[in-house]
Formats: sequence, C-alpha cells, structure tokens
Amino acid sequence: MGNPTLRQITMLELIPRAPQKTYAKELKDKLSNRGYEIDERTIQRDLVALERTLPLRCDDRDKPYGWSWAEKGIGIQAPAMDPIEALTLSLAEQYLEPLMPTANYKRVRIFFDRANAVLKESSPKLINRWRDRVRVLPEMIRFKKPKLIEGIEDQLYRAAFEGLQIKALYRKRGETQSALRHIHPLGLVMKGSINYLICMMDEDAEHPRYMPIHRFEQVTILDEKVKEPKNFNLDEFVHTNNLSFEFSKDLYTFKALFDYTAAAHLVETPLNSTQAVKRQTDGRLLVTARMTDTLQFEQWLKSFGSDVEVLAPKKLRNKFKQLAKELSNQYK
Amino acid sequence: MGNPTLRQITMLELIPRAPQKTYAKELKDKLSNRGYEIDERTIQRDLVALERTLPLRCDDRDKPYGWSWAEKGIGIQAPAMDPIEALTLSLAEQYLEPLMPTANYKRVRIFFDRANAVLKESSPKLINRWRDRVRVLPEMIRFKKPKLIEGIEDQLYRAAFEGLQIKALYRKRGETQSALRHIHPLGLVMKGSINYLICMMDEDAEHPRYMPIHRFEQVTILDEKVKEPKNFNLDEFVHTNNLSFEFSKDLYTFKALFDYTAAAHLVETPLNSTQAVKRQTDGRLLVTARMTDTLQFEQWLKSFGSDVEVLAPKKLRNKFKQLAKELSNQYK
DNA sequence: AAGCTTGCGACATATTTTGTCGGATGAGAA
DNA sequence: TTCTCATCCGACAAAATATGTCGCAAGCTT
Repeated sequence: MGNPTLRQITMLELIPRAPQKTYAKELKDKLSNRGYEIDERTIQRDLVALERTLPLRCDDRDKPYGWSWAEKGIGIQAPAMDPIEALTLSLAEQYLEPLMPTANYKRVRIFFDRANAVLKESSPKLINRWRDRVRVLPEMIRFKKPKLIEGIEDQLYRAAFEGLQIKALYRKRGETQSALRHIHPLGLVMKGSINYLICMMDEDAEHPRYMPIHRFEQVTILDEKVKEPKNFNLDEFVHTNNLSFEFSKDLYTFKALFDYTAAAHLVETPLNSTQAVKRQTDGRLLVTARMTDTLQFEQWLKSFGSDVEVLAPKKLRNKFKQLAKELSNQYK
Repeated sequence: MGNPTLRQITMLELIPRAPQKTYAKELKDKLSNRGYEIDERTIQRDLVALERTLPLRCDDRDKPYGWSWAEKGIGIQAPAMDPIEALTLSLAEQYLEPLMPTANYKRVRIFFDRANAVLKESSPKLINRWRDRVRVLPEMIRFKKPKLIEGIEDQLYRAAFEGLQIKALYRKRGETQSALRHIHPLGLVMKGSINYLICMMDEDAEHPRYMPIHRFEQVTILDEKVKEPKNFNLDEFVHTNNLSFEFSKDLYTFKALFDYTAAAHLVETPLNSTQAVKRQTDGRLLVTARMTDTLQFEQWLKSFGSDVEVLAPKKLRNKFKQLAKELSNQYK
C-alpha cells in the first residue's frame, strides 16, 4: 500500500475544472503512469470522500460518472499565496483589465479571484483600503474595445495555437456583408485595443496578411494543419507591414530642444540608454539619443506641440518645418 | 481520527514559501483553528513524510525546525492549469512585463513559470511555436524604467498596504543629497514607467503629496499607524494634482476633421460611446464626441500633426491656431 | 434477452495512523 | 559547570483506516 495522501493529491491535480470531466478509469490509468497502481474501486471511494469537503462535482447523469472541479471554486494551492504575492496579483489585475482581450481576461480572472480571496482572509479590512489606495493610470488616451462575437476569440486562439486551418466569415472594413474564407492562421498580434490574426489565404499563398479579429463573424476549425510559407518570421512580418510602426532598423542621431517642464521626466526615464540631456542657458533641455526611425517616435514628438524643437536629423527637422507650414495653412 | 489527506493538504497550504518559515507548533495552532485537533508529533511525522516527495525544505539548523516550500518549486495546484489557461497567462506575461514595476513582476513570475511548465508538458512543440507566433506590440513609445534600489519598492508597498508610517531617505528632483523624512503613506499610483507614493509629511499635515518611488533611497517601516487627513480620496487627489491629466470633469462637445487613413481606426475603436463619425465629401472624417478636457487628449490630437483639423470647441481650436503660430516661428 | 460497463455495499485483513511516553540533544540561564 | 526547558524522534500498541475482492443492481448496447 502506498501513501494515500500523495496519491490523492496527485489525483486532485488530474481532475480538470468544469466543464471538462474525467473518469475513474482515466484516473486509474494516469495514476498508474505516475506509479500508483491502485484499484478503480479505491478511486471511486477517494472521489466520494474528497467530494464531501472539496468543491468537486460529480456528473452522475451518465455512467461512467464525470468528475470535475467546480468552475468557480478555488481548489487547492500550496504553498498558498502570501499577502504580498496576492497584492501583486491584484495590481496586475489593474494593469491587465483595460489592456487584455476580454476572453483572455476572463481566464486569468480566476487567479485574481484567488488573490483577492487570500487578501480578504489575511486582512479583510486592509483589502478594501488597498482598493481605495492604489490606482494604475493610463499613460495615453484609451479607445473603446471593438465588440467581439462570443467565442470567436477563443477559437482563433486555439487555431493559431494548434496550427489548424479554419473556415471563417470575415467582414472587410467598410463592408456590411461578410464572406466565407479559407484561412491558415500563422500568429497573433495584439496592439492596443485591436488584435490581429496573422494568416495566409487560399487565394494568395505567398503573402501573409493581418486581419483584425473583431471583423470575424464565425469561425470553424478544420482538421488540417496550416500550410506555412517557409521561413515565416512574425517579427519581420510585423515590421514590413508597419504594424509595429518601424520604418527601418537604421539608427540615427536625434537631437532636440525640449521645454523644461514638459520634458523633465526624460532625465529619470530616458528614451534609451544612449540618451544624453543637457540643460541650456535658456532653460530648455537639449536631448540627444540614437533612435530608430519610427512613426511612434514622431507622434510622440508631435504631441509636444511647440514644447519641442527638433534639431537633427535634418530630415526630421524638415518634416516639422513642413508640419508648421501645413498647420499654418489649416488654421489661417 | 479525522481524514489525514485533507488535514495534510490543509497543512501544506499553511506552509509558506521560502525564505519564510513555519513551525510545528504554529501549524498545530492553525490546524486546530480549522478544526483539526491533532498532536504535534503527528505534524512532525507528516512533514517528514511529505518532505520525501514534495519540494519541502526543513531548516534544521535551529530548533524548532523551520519548514517551508522550496522557493522555486511549483508546489501543488489543483485543478491543474489547463493549456488554454496557461496560454492566456503566458500572454498576460507579455502584456505585463514591460509595464509592471520590476519588483512586482518578479512576484507574479511564479505564475507565469507555472503556466509555461504546463504548456511544456502538454505540448512541448507547440509552446515554442506559440512564442514565435504571438506578439504584444506597444501602442506608444516606451521609456526606460528608472532604477530602483533593491527592496525599497517592497517596503513602500508593505507600508502603504498595512497603513504604517515610515522613515525614509528621499532625494528631491535635481538634488544630489537625500534627506531623512518622516512619512505617512496613503496610497500608490502607477503611471507609465513611474510609480508614485501618495503620502502626508510631518511638516505639512494638511496636504498630501506624491513622491516618485525611485527617489527613495532607504525606507524603514515604523510601528505606528498612518495619520490620514479625513475624507481622503485618492481619485480626487489624482485629479487635483494633474496626475491623471484631467483638468476638469466638465464635458464639452469635440468636433474635428481627420485624415481618413490616419484616423480610420476610430470607426471601430471609438473614443467613447458618444462618438459619431461621418465621412465628408473631401474624404476626411468628421468626428464628434463628448469629451472631458484632458491633457492626454490634447497630446493625442497634436500627435496627428496636420492630419487633424480641430473645429470645436473654440477654445481648443484657438490652442491649435496658437500652436501653428508658435511652430512657424520656431522653424522659420 | 444477453452482454457489457459501471457503481456500490459488504467484508476481512493488512496497513496506517495516532497519542503517549521516554530518552537524546542542544540552547540558554543560573 | 549544571540545570532547565523546548524540541525532536524512536518505540509501541490500540484504534481507525485503506484496500482488494466479490457480488449484485442498474442502465446501456447489440
């Protein structure tokens, strides 16, 4: 006879969360794989015994009975989260909630729930205090997330993860009708509130495309493996398709004068490690850094309005000259 | 005699992760609280038995022996993560890593490690594929995080969580020397790469301040409870101190013409639910929305350069007129 | 209706669990 | 040093439990 505790713990780890199920026989096999040669009867008894105290569910509508962990229950976790860990997770929650795709967020939610349960137990008063006392503020304006059809997200993820082809109803931008397409998912890119499926289409088996997942209206996963272009590289794709806003990987030396109050934070949170800052006699900050040529950087510069004067490179300074002209025309 | 399995599971949940420890006597008390009246001897025996198979550590340099879970081990988790859950966590990892304070990130890391372990086991080939095939792209430029002194972050968090006063060495912006201060932590605000401690100072017991935590050089937690101004409200503080960049909560009706390609995404990811978009005959998009007057919104508008023409409110249009003038002067 | 699977009660037995006791050990105080 | 105290740990016996086996019943399939 082996150690019943360890065997039962192992068994509990083998039981999936509802709505999935497992069966006595399955458990017997898996336990046997892990070195516990045990009678099926014993497993039945263990399950019934544990069910009395743990949030286990037994679906006895059919035989064999299907066993699972209650969907909402927190199950077992050892070592338990310590309060600091729990605090950190509850902070992570604040970061993730506005950013992450909703379907995914729901799935990590269970961890946050668990964290909050720990906090509640360790210091029920403090947890509310904490909620009142911590804020994660957005750095930039946040857009509404596009609406997604229930379940679509999950299916696209699964297809991308398992590398399976799909058939999907996809609505192009501006169009009101969706069309059936045969798609080979290659990857996923999340950017701000929009997530894209990177994929190959049957029509053009050479060039991958990206499709915002909120334009999918129906997805069926097929049994066939995805056909990939050889040497497909997601980073490369992202760059060449302007998804990451990078024009090139060439570095240039950036130089500009910033208003002190508008850019003082650059001293402590530099653009990158090549950045140098020097206060000028007129109070402005001369900032120098090696930068890659990205649209995001330009947008960031533009957001300073007249609180920045770009000095170098020439090309960028000219762009700003041009911008000045255009704005003058626009608001004349 | 009770059920040994359940009792042992409960006990395992009571054992902290290293470097924290617990002791036989402590476990006896806590188990007794949970309804397991058990001899101390039995606990010792259980611990030794479980140590053989689980990553438990026993520090036997002193008596009583200190028991803990191995720092790196994954312990027990039931129900086990299913692959989709694991996938989602590994995605959350990509979101959080660049955003979250480093000290915190290390603490949630254990969950990500666990997730990756699950993925490795369930489909070792697919996990690598997934890593190659999913990217979370930054929406805006990201600054380097300021350097923090080891342990400072943890202590400030703990003080803020437990509502305890601290003594700290704090270096003001621009100064090279830090000064000792007596501080009453009230809360925390995370914004982009900078995190702030919101607190009261002994010198001015009326007005809370915010202090970037990377300017703290040493922190000692005191035993005394924080004194708070009555009716302290973090959200209010954040607003009145321009941390959230909100000038006022008054809504105005915003109206502007956007270049189509630059702003097409607004159709699918609107600013808020009041937004209306209409395509003009010249191809531009007329966007209308009720907005609050925030600096962030203005910055976002400015980042469009000449791809936006602000129409209303007048005040905002005038700001842009002014901007056009200033830019013209600057780049003349 | 036969055959199969699965759940479950019963039962005897081997095994484990557990409280108790007493000795060993080591730290700190007198 | 010696004494005291807390703790660990081995031993032991009784009580409780765990386990394999068997047989029956229920429900499904063929």
